[in-house]
Amino acid sequence: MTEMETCKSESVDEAKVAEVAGKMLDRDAFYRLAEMFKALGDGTRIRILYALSEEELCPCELAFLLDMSMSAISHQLRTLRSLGFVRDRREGKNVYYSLYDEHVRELLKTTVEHMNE
Amino acid sequence: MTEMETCKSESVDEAKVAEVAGKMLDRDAFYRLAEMFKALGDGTRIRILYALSEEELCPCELAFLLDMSMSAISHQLRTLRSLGFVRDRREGKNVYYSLYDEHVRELLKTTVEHMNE
DNA sequence: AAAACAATTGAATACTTGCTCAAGTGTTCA
DNA sequence: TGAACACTTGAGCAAGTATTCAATTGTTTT
Repeated sequence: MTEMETCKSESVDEAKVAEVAGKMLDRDAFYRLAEMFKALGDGTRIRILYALSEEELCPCELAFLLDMSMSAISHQLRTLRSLGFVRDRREGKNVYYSLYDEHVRELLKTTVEHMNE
Repeated sequence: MTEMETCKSESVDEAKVAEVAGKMLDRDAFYRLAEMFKALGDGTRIRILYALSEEELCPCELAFLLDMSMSAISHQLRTLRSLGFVRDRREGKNVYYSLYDEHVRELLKTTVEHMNE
């Protein structure tokens, strides 16, 4: 794709675009931001997070609650942990998961409110 | 998948899980919530929204700004419009896009803040 | 009317991803 | 030690998706 052909047309207000360009975040910041939203953009993961915002739970309890296989739950918990959304703590045979901090709880709460306006 | 086999184990605290179950939203609410986040969980879409939160822009300007083909931009704008994130307005040959309301702007702002803590 | 520009659309493709299945690890308890 | 339970992991598959390409629509201008 050459820039002149597809990305630059006559009616581009260059000054305006330049000003917006100056306010954009760097690519890496957008990447991380998208990763964060991507984690919340799945029905299973968001139900897991919502459940964990109420109570600390282990994979087998989440599997029971959401009527899914423990393997599926475990895969998603791995994703959520690697993104820093949840933490885990072993207690005997069980591993208990909880939200890593209050940010996720707030984000969920805020968005639910926006949804119901 | 039978419930007894995979979803219910000995160490499930049924009372605790029942209480959490009572606080869960209905499936449809979670579905819509995930859809909303999914829209933000893509690098291109989030950069479009971020740019539009600064200034009203047409597809060719967005293509120039993000160094992408106008077709790709247009496809994503279609997605964003169908989800109610942006509105469009035709002015001669150009179609100008802007954020539909302040909610997206707030959501973006809030999340960027959370990210930089 | 025709040419030029802006934008949209549909089909095809390459890529991503959520789940299942089967095999594995870690812990407890008889 | 070995059986049982809780959990994790890797491979593989089916479904979804972001982009490209080619064709088309809508608008302006000559």
